Amino acid sequence: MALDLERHREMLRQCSIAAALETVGERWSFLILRGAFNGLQHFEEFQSTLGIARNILSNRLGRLVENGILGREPDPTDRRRVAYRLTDKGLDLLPVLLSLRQWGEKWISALPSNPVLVDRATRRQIAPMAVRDADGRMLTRDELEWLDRSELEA
Amino acid sequence: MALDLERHREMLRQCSIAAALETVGERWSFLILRGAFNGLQHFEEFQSTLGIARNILSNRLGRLVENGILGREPDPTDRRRVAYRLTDKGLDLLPVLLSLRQWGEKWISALPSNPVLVDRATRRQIAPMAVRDADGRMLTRDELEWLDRSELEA
DNA sequence: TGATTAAGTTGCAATGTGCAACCTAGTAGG
DNA sequence: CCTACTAGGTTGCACATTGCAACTTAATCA
Repeated sequence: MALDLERHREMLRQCSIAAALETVGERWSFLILRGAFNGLQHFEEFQSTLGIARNILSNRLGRLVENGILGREPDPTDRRRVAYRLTDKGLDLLPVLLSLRQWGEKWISALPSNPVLVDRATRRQIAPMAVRDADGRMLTRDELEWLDRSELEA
Repeated sequence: MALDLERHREMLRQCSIAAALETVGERWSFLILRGAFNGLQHFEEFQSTLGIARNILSNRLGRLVENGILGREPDPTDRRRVAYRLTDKGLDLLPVLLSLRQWGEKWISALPSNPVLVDRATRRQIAPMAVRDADGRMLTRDELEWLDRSELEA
């Protein structure tokens, strides 16, 4: 039992993917974030647009706040209301969200989703998320290789 | 009940994030994929390196195969063995995996993870996953805007 | 032929999820 | 100022998912 927990924690320390999933990998968490990115802020908004059960929503919002991904700010003009807003840490999940969305669009739904993210200046859609080299050139899969960190160039 | 299911399906059709999560959002699925990207192929390899319960692993591998993310190929030289290998659809999840990993590295574990993905030619690490415009220029958050698809430029 | 290995399956206990009803503080209307 | 309503929860209970350990089955090895 203690062993099992220990093992789990050990993994979390080693693998940032496991660590990330620990905080945003639960069912509904990502969809809540998608909602937040699209402007949802209030409990009832999330509840009605996602159709999620109230107790689960309450639990997930609490965890996202605990983990510093959402901020929880009571509205000073109506003290019943609470605004949940993405923190910098939360906003930084945008590449994950976009990658996942583009993958889903390409391989599953085939229907382009809405709304769409554009460059404010040019009004043109952003590029697909892709692996690039340090100079920003797109890399194909056969140009990539896994390397042990110790063998990295200086 | 039928209503609820219908509503769910409706959402899946509309939102590619929900659709994507339906196939890769279950507990362990992403960690299995991480393993696959790092070269794991066999049941016992996944089981021992991830420490996942055998029945769950069996279930997840099955679902990933069903969804066309992993292929299941019996080894012709040892008919006990089965190789699970990423399909093109699976390999295309690399941006999602890398984004998530980089986010975890930046905001949670703070420890750089291993191994590292490099450009095979230059041996240099790939760039952080970022939102870019159509020409590959990185965009900051305040340069971005959500737009209804109907208002897109031609 | 007997031991070992790869890839599962099964039974059961613990945990997580979903629904509906309820609760509480604050606001709005008369 | 008293009643109704609203925002954001909590609670109780049924059902589904997860996790562990033991077992199975087919193939290979000694």
